[in-house]
Parts: sequence; structure tokens; C-alpha cells
Amino acid sequence: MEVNGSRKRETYHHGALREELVQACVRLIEAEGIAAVSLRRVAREAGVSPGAPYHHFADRAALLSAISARGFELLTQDLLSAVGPPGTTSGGDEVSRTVAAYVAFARRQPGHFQVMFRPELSEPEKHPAVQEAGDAALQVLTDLVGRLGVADPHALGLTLWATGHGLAALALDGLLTQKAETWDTDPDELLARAVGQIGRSVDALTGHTAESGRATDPVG
Amino acid sequence: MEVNGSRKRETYHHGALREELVQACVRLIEAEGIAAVSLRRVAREAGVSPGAPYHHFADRAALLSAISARGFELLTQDLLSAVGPPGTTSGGDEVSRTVAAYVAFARRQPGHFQVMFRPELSEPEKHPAVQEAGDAALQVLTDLVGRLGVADPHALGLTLWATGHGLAALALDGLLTQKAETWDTDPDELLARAVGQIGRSVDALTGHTAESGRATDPVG
DNA sequence: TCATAATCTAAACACTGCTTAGACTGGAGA
DNA sequence: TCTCCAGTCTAAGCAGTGTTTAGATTATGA
Repeated sequence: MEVNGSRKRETYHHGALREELVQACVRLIEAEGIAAVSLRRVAREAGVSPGAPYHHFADRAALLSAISARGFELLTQDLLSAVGPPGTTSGGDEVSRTVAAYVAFARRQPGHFQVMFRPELSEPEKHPAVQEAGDAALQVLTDLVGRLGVADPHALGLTLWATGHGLAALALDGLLTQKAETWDTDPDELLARAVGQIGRSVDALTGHTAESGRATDPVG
Repeated sequence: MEVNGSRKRETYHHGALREELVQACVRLIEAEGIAAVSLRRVAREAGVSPGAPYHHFADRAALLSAISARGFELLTQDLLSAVGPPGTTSGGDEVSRTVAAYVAFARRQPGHFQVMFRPELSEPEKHPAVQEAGDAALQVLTDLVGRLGVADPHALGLTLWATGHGLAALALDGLLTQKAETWDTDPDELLARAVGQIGRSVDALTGHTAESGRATDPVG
């Protein structure tokens, strides 16, 4: 049942307990889901007594909010790598790449992602670092959209954030795989098509009128 | 602290405990958030002992999955009211209306909505009724998209589902209100603009080329 | 009427988050 | 080197949780 093995240590002091608690918690979420996360369990995985975590985190929510904040930082980096340098004019391709990066992040770091969008776990109102890290990530999208020259950048920024997040959530919940089976497609390819379509519709909104595929072409 | 008052009843048998447990649970989520939900607390709200719910639900997840399934049924009805009758050709307006109905549902039934998309709570793999109810709701979107005559209906259906869900989640988490303040707009109007934009981009994808607003018009 | 099934209570188990008191120890100042 | 202290950890305990079991109560239907 133990994810880590929780082997005993020889020194009384752990040395880097705070970091190990974070990592053990992320491992636990990825292995058994968020429902399996308890502070006592995480402490056990780290080979430490149930009270030890409270010297590094005020409470359970503090540990989870630390994971959430770090997740937003990692996401920001990924999004920044996907968008072009500031000053460039951007288009649908860049939007597609960015949304794809969003979804890819959720699949590569499912442990972080699952905590980031469950505010009842990390209580962001008590932990402003989460808010700030989340704002920074959204800012990347807002900047990108601002360079698009679209009529209503705020609305589009919100929509892209929502779509990226929704696709990621569907992918993590297994609904993507399930639907792909129903439709007899490959889930990754279905996702790629959805992401590409978003870029094309953004081009359409900006009036780029890129080759958006002739209508009424059924896809097998 | 009690949401209901949990007044004593005079009869030994409750009479309609199953339904009251469901309602008490939804009330509790809406009043204090999902973190406050425990079976014992729900039983207390219903004025009943901690063991009583187990004669109506196998476990905690079963109660939550019942709420989830009913939520999907209500959502399906709302979506069906928003889309046109089958056989009609549909356009961006209908898509906008449907996405708006999705978001409106989440705001009108926040208790149900918060359970519907947290699979670790309702364990849908153990409760097929949730899966089926969810599939039925998604089917409404899929049918709508199928009548659009778009090149890749599967990808678009997935994207619309993700976007509607993402917007709803943002609205419930308070992130919508927060961003609206930052941008000095009304949250409801921001949402309406986002939803309208989705319809227009769908029209653009289908080649309807509805008046999509001139590009590079900054919005105040 | 009366047995039976359904419903509920009471008590108990192992688990949880969190607090408190005390044991240990690494490191700075003498 | 010794000492002391702040930081780190353990042990024990409280209240709350999900769930099970045994038994009390009541509705139902033959």
C-alpha cells in the first residue's frame, strides 16, 4: 500500500522534510488520486510522525496550496515557452500551441494540476501566493490575446483559459479517452484536432481568414 | 451552525429520508462548500442518527453520485430547452444560447454542479447511472454540433463542452468576478460577450461569415 | 393478527486533522 | 570545548469522520 516504502532514517532530524512532504504528496495524488491524500498518510510516506508536518505547514491546506502555487509557476513557464516573444504579432497557430501547452502540462503534472483548480483544498483566500501565481499564468494568455488584435480581448482571453482548462480537465477525468473510444478515434489525435480548430476559429475572428477547411466535410 | 435546524421528528420512521438526505446535502454544499460535507453532518441536518443513511446509500460516494446523476439530468433538460428541435439547421446563435444555458445551470444549481465534475467524490466507475446521465447531456451538444455542418464535429463538440464547463467553473470559483474587477467590467456582461464570441467563431468555422466585428477594435 | 421486512438507534472500530508536552540535536557564543 | 537555545521531531490525546454490527421500532402484507 505504501507508495514510497517509507523506510526509516538514521538521523533524528530529517534534513529536508518540507520538500519531501511536497513530493510525497504529489506522488500520492498521481498514484491513488486526491481522495487518498491525508496529512498523516503523507507523513508516513516521508517516514515521519503525524505531527511533524505541522512544523513546516500550518495545516493541510497550506501544504496543498504550496503544491498549487508551484504548479502555477511551472504552468507559467510552459506557457511562456509556447508563446512567441512580446512584441511579435501573433495568430491562430500561436494560440493553438499555447492551448496545447496548457493541456500537455495537465497531463505531465497531473498531481499539481488536480490541486490547482480545487480551491476548497488549497483555500487560496488564506494563501495569497496561490492567487499571485495563478494570476501570472493567466497573464501570459492575456498578453498573447492582446497581441492578436481581436475585437474583444478580455472575452477571448477568458474563453481560451476556460477552453484550455476544460480540455485538460476532460483529459484527466478520462472522459476524453472514453469519448474517443465511442467515436473510434485516437484520443491524442482528437485533442490535436480540437486544439487546431481553436486556432483556426481565432484566425477567423481576427479576420485572417486562414484556410479553415471547407465546411460540411464529415470526418470518418 | 446548523443549516436546517435539524428539528426532531415525532415518528420513528422518517418517511422520505432518502430524498431529504439528497436535499440536505445539496443545501450544505451551497451554504458551506463541498469541504463541509460529511455523511454524519448530512444525517444531523436531516435529524437522523449517523447510521441511518446507510439504509438508503451504500456509502458516501453513493449519495454524492445520486446528486451528480440528478444534476446531469437537470442539465440535459436545460440544454434541450436551449437548442432547437432536431432537424433544424443550427448556427452560432444556437451555440451561444446552449453554452449560456450551460453556464446558467452551473450558477443556478451550484450544489449539483460542484459534485458533477469531481469524479473522486462520486466514483462514477462504481455508479454507472452517473456515466449515463453525463453521456446524455453531452449527447445534446453532440447532436447540436452535428447539425452545424462543420468539418470536424467531434472536435468541436469536445471543445464546446470544455469551454462551457471551463466558463462555468471559472464563474463558480469566483475567478470570473475577480477578473471582471481587474478589467473594470461587469462579470455578467463579460460572460455574455465571451459566449457571443463563441457563437460568432462557430459561424466563422462553418463559413457563415456572420458579421464578426472588425478586427483591431480595442475594447475600453 | 402476526410474522417479516424495512427502517432507524446505539455503540464500536480505525481513521482523520490538529494541539500540546516533552525529547532530541545542530549550531552559535563563551 | 562547553553550554545553551532555537528548531526539529515524537508521543499522546481530542474531536470529528466513514463504516459496520447488533438490536429496537414500525410499516406491510398474507
